Amino acid sequence: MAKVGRHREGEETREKVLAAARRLIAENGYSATSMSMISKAAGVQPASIYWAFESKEGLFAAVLESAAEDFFQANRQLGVSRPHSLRQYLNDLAEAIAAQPDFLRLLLILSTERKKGDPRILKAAQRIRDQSRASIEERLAPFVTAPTERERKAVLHDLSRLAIMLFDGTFVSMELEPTESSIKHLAQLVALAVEGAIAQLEKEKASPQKPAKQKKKRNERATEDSAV
Amino acid sequence: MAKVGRHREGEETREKVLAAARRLIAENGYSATSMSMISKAAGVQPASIYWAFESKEGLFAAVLESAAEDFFQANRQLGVSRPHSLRQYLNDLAEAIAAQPDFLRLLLILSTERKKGDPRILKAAQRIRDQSRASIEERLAPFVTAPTERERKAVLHDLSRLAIMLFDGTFVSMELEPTESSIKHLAQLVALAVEGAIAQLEKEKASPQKPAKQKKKRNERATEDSAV
Amino acid sequence: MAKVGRHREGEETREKVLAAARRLIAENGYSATSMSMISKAAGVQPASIYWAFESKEGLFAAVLESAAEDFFQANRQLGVSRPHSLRQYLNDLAEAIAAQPDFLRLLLILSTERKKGDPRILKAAQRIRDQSRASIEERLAPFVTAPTERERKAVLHDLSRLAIMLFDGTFVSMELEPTESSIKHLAQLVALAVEGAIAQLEKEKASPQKPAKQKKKRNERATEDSAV
Amino acid sequence: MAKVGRHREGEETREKVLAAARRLIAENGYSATSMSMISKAAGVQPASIYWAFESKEGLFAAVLESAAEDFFQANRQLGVSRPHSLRQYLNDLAEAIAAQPDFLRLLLILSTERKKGDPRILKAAQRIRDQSRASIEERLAPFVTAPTERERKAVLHDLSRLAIMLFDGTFVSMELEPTESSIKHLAQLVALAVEGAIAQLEKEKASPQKPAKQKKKRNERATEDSAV
DNA sequence: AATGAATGAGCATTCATTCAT
DNA sequence: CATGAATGAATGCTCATTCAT
Repeated sequence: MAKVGRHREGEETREKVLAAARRLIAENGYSATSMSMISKAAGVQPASIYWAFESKEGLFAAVLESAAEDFFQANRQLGVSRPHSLRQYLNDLAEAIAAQPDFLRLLLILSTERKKGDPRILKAAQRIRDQSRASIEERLAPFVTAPTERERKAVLHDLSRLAIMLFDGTFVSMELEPTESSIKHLAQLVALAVEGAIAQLEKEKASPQKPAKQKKKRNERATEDSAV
Repeated sequence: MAKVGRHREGEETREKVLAAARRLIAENGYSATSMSMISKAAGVQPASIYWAFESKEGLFAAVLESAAEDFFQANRQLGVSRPHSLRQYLNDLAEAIAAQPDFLRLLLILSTERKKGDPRILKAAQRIRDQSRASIEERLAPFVTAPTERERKAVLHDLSRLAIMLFDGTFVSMELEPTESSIKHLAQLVALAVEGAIAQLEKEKASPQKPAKQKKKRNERATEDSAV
Repeated sequence: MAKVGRHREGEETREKVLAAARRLIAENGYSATSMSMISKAAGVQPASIYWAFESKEGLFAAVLESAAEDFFQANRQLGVSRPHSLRQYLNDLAEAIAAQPDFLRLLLILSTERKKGDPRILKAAQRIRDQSRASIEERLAPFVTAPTERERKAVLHDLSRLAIMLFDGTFVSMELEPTESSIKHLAQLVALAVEGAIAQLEKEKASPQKPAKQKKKRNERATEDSAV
Repeated sequence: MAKVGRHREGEETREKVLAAARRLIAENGYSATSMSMISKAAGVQPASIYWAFESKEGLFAAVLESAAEDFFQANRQLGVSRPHSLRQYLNDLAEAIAAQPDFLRLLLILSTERKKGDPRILKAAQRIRDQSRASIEERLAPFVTAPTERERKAVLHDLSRLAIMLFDGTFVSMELEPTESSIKHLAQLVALAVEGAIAQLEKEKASPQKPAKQKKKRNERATEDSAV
């Protein structure tokens, strides 16, 4: 079913453009990357880009999608072959991010530059982030225990959120201080924090303080149950 | 010594432009904010902006500086009046960030859009970040103990870095999922992680595992001493 | 093989722009001629000019080239049909310059305004000037005799240079004192000078004075051999 | 009567600005030299320049005048101390031009860029040129003989014009091919041509050909009498 | 006389996009 | 599907000049 002729050409164009656009946008941001830059870098004429992607925004959406796909691809392979510890998993994840930073960078770009853009893109980005969290949650599950299922879920939710925050923070650190930060070191810090948080939760559950506060605001979810 | 006449006018212009530029750039990013947008929003003519700031990049630098100043102002007042716990401090800091998000947002914009820009701005941004870390380190100091001064410093260095990463991550979370995240909740997670990390470090120091690894790579700083 | 449709349009645009630019630049100089003036005069939008010529400097280069082409075209037809005297030739050349003054004017503009511009343009201008001199040399050849070929070449080189200088001077005169100067008259002066110079050279060769000086500086070319 | 205080300052400003403007305009042309460039180079603020010179055009006029003054100063000293031959005089003049090229350059700039400018400037420039020619005529006088005074005048007029043309041409040559041209060599060519022209005129007067043509157009001055 | 600040028009150039072939 | 050309609005910035102090 391999495409031939014109169809095949169209596919090639798409891929060349996607690759060039991803690289350029990840490097310079969305607004600072012009269609003509992409056109030149990809060796494809502007009009053809429009034929393939409709608009600059459409191209950006496609770039985001393709970067997410690659990221998940890399993510899915983590620990598939060998079973491993929590620390090992977090370490691998950090390295996966460092090896494939475009996706996170593009998300950051989306949030800083395209807040008001096509809501479909923003929706898609959120969906992707949710997916990430779900996958992390799944991996974290074996390491968490709680009396009730509801509590366990709340704890897991918080922990996955914490992990995401840590990875985001790691990434920002590396962006802003690229010389000073080694992924390995930062990954160790992440592991330390997550393990510490788990231990802390266990401890607090053993001897719950301030039970009064637990009843307060019901709409501030999760951590009310777990963190304090 | 209050300025009058033309001098006074100049100061006013600077302030109007700085305010408008900060708001617009924080909202739309650097490239997507045109000088004419700023000019209109500030009610100041383009040429006057150039008189006051030399270039768009110069204006951005000034905006960054002014946002940093405001941020540090807010930061300095934290816990001045009342002594407080680590948890309290981290909580306050989180709220300070949430109340004055422009500074972090601008740093993020700097890293995504202006990587190749005027190196002086990048240097300035780093200086500001270093300053932030130093201030956090200072606050964290009372809660950390270690046998030698050298170790103590390494631990503090790592912890401050961890805290920064967590705040960066918090901020990114709020940017990307503004509806789902409450600062209070995220601040609790941060506190949990930092406290957990401290506890973890104490525990590991009490019964050090894997002493073999400790001797390994000497050039991967700090955490070799403390985190593992 | 005539172009049609869009291709044909492109060619038309180029020509309209070239004509307008040549006229305006020759009249007002390079810097004083704005792209928008050219755009309006040519009835072509600014962006289209950039499509066709890349930059203002590129447009200037094209203008220069086209003016040179026209000049050489006119030059080539001189004396093709009828054989003629030296005086006749110089006269015709002067009239060709007067009839097609843009080329010299543009060269002058190049030298006064664009000294630091794109070196390729300067190179091209020199090439054109060399070509002019070569062509004049060729025409002058029949009127010059000398004992050795080397001497003959030196004399011809000097004479062509002299002629060029005279024509440049003629042109400047006409630019600065347009009312006072008739081409015919100035052309007569040019012919007088060139013929006089030739006669002078013959005479000096017949009875060379100051032979001592002839041996002196070897690196001051040509005239050492011929003029003195 | 030396000026003091504010007056003295004003004079200094004028001079600094004149020097900077002359250098910059001679180098880049009129339009390409902005008031702010001049202001920076002179270390004088724009507003002060306007106080001293009224407008950019006014400044240009002043620059032209001052350059002319310097040129005539240099010119006046030629051959004052020692009497000398025609060849010597022409040589000295060429060197004076080469040593003080700003004036000619500015005239050229005037003619290419400011054709439509303030007519007073153009008038002034012509006056200066006439003055130059008169001075050259004066120097050439001893070398020219003619039966009637009227003829002598006509011949002198033509010769001075020829000399000016040659010097203009020399100058253009040096501007366009600065590497290839030595002043000395070009000056030799000029002398050769002028001497040749004189000789030619003598010869023709001795045996006048084509007396028919002499009666023709009365309004094409001078050379009708002398050159043919 | 000089200064800091402003002004408004204009600059060369690029933008995202569209069109006819 | 791709191409060369066009489009019109916008870009960052500079211009000559003026103003109040």
